[in-house]
Amino acid sequence: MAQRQGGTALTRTELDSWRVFVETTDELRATLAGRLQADSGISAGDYRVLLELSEAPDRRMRSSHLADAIGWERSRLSHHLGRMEKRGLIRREAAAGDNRGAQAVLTDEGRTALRRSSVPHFHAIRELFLDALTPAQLAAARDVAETLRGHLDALKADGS
Amino acid sequence: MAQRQGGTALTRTELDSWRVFVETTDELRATLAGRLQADSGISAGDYRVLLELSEAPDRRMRSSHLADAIGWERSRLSHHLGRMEKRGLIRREAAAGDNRGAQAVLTDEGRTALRRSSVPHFHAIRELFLDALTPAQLAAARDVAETLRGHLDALKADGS
DNA sequence: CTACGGTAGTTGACACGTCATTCATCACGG
DNA sequence: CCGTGATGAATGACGTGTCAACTACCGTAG
Repeated sequence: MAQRQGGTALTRTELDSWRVFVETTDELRATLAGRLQADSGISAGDYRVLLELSEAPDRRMRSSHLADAIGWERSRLSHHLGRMEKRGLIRREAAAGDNRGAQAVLTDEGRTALRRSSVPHFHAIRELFLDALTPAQLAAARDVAETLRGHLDALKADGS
Repeated sequence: MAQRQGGTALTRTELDSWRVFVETTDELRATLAGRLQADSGISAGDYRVLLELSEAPDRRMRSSHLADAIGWERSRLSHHLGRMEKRGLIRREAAAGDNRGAQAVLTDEGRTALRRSSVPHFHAIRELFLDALTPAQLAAARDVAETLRGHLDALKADGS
């Protein structure tokens, strides 16, 4: 258990802001994932992988490259690809030139699943997220997210 | 697979805003959970349950009431309480007056774990979230979250 | 060629979440 | 009192995520 030193205590407002932010974004994520699953029978992770592969040249990608692209650990991706392969959404092929490598290849079935899921998924994004916010709020949400991403990336770069 | 009807297609800006928002908030959530686990050996779920119980009268709560309070399905809570009980963080007792009921009771060990985790957890919230944002951004984030929560709650109320 | 550190990927163990099912108990009409 | 439907909670199956270990291969120094 690593130890970290604390600074100033959190104010009530800070704590409340944090709580509503994290709980609501989490609920939004879970709701969207549930919709995707119910509408199209694929998980949020499946969707992420299918989308990335569908945009890759020749609809295939080196496993570690794919992991980087979607920000997953290799192990997580490996487990997920295993499950997706079992369902026929992707298949694995050896990488040319490097016998360690594996490629994930989008199958026709995978393409179909992605295409089938897109419209309901976009609709859910609109209904659950976009429709809720004014244009100003949407811009603010984006600004907050981009700021947070920069902050997290900077911390991660420092920490390693 | 339920069918939903789509409306207007998403613009590039809408899609980008959505993506950075959901991916960043998800990463924030995962990072915070990892910190909590590394710093204090408890998960985000553990923390949520411990916190709620610690604030309850007599540090005990009816299982279904606890589930409502933290917005979890009863099944999820049941599984989680099982794991927490195995580790001695809580124990279960029969509810007085309703023999179907179960109460979750915070153990001394659970109180200790919660107290031990609070300072590093608050510190992580400050470091990963509060420090990243200007006061205006923090207010905007809260406003967005509260708006989204209201929207999600309204949809959920409609849908049932 | 061999040794060796680094890289790519997989695997196993375990915690977590969801869904469907099951079980005991409660409330209430008869 | 009995039957019946609703409620509180637990459970099993399965997909998901993380961590640590492991295998296989690469490149290079000697």
